[in-house]
Amino acid sequence: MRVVIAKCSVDYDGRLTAHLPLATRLLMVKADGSVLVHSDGGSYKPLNWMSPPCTMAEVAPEADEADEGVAAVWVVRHTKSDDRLRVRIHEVISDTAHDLGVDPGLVKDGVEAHLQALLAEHIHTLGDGYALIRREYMTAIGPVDILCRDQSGITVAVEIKRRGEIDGVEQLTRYLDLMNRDPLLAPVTGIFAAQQIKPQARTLAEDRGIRCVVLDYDALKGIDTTEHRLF
Amino acid sequence: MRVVIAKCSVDYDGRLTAHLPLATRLLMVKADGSVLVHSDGGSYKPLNWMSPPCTMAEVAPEADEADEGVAAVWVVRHTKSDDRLRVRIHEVISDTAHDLGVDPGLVKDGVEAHLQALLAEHIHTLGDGYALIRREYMTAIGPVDILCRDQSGITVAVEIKRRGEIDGVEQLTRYLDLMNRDPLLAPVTGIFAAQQIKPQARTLAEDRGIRCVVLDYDALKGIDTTEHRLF
DNA sequence: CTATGGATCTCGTAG
DNA sequence: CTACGAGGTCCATAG
Repeated sequence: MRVVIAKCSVDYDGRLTAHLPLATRLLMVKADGSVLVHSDGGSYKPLNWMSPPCTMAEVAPEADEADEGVAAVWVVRHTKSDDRLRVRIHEVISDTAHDLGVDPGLVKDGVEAHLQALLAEHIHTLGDGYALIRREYMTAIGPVDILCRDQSGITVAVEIKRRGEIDGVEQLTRYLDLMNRDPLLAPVTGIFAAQQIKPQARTLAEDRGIRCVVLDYDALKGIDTTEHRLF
Repeated sequence: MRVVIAKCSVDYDGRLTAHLPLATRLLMVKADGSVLVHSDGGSYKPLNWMSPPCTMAEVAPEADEADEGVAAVWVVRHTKSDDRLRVRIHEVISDTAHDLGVDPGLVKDGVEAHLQALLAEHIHTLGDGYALIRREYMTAIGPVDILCRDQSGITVAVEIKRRGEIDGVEQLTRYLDLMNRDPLLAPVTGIFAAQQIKPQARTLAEDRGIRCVVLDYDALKGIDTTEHRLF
């Protein structure tokens, strides 16, 4: 990976046309030829970039560019589309390169989908006698995470979040309103299940008759591990 | 901006839990405290990151971390949520900082919205006698870019793209199907307008009776400039 | 291979 | 401020 700190202007032409006026920025050239132009703020999104597969060539500036003080020009072209990036470098402040090797990559864990799968598999976590009807139960306004029955046979809609906040309660409320208008389903009660439940969300949920359940992710995973060990 | 090349492992805990095994990576610390962890490939998205507003603190490793060869630990915490990032640095290969100043920011040009405004202003580009009804004409399935009438008074729905591809034709087709079911609007014809129209898109459009118009962005802008000069 | 939906989405704009 | 839609979306998975 090559990292250059330089005073530069950048022009992109592809899906849209965009221009970055002259300023000092960080330019990152990755092993696959992709280029990122970062400023000293904002989010993780670069000001401008070229995604792989693409090729990067350092060329001499045109006459008019040289007149304006351009020392070097990077021409980056996408291999498939005709997107192109032109980086006009006026002054190089730093230019270094390092061999990083191939990255082993990110390991994700504990996403909502995983929580949902674990809870569906161990639905008794919600209480004795609970029985799964199905995951991702479709309604007109979207899928309910889990639909199940409690010990008395009442239908229960479960909304799962890693972090239980107000918008999750609102979402579940909309599902419950809709489902309770369906005579084939009604009455339907709700459970708001999350690893953490914010006090405001808990208050709102309980005020609406929605039960709150705090999920212990490690415990759910532990049950899983134990069961797998039995085989 | 601080740029560090280091052998490190990273753990994120927030909306999800994620882990990056030990490897050499680029760490970028921006002026607002935000941190980006980049590998030497992939897209512009970092492997892991913390968005502003957040704070970054360099602390001594725990005893068990020190035993595993951790030289320093970065603790990055989001100011509003309790998202946190822990970067365990085993070996620093490079550590530099540069003052980039405030970036003047990206200037976008030629986006679909601008094309739409220009074409609406110069609707006669589509042919003599064309008259604008309105931009962003709302339908149940979304807004039609431009609705106008041709010289014979027939309603025309115009879909605008910078690059005309098949999905744009499909989009316009859906609008036309819907609008032609409305007796107050029908009959409605379609125009697919773009700076470039891919052969497949043109074939599909014309097969469906949709007229294709290639827009000359610079010419439309030129008309604009000329008119402004008149005042 | 393409199609589809989620995202630690980000980013703008309208209300 | 929040809500909503678009993105040079990116990204994984399913088919």
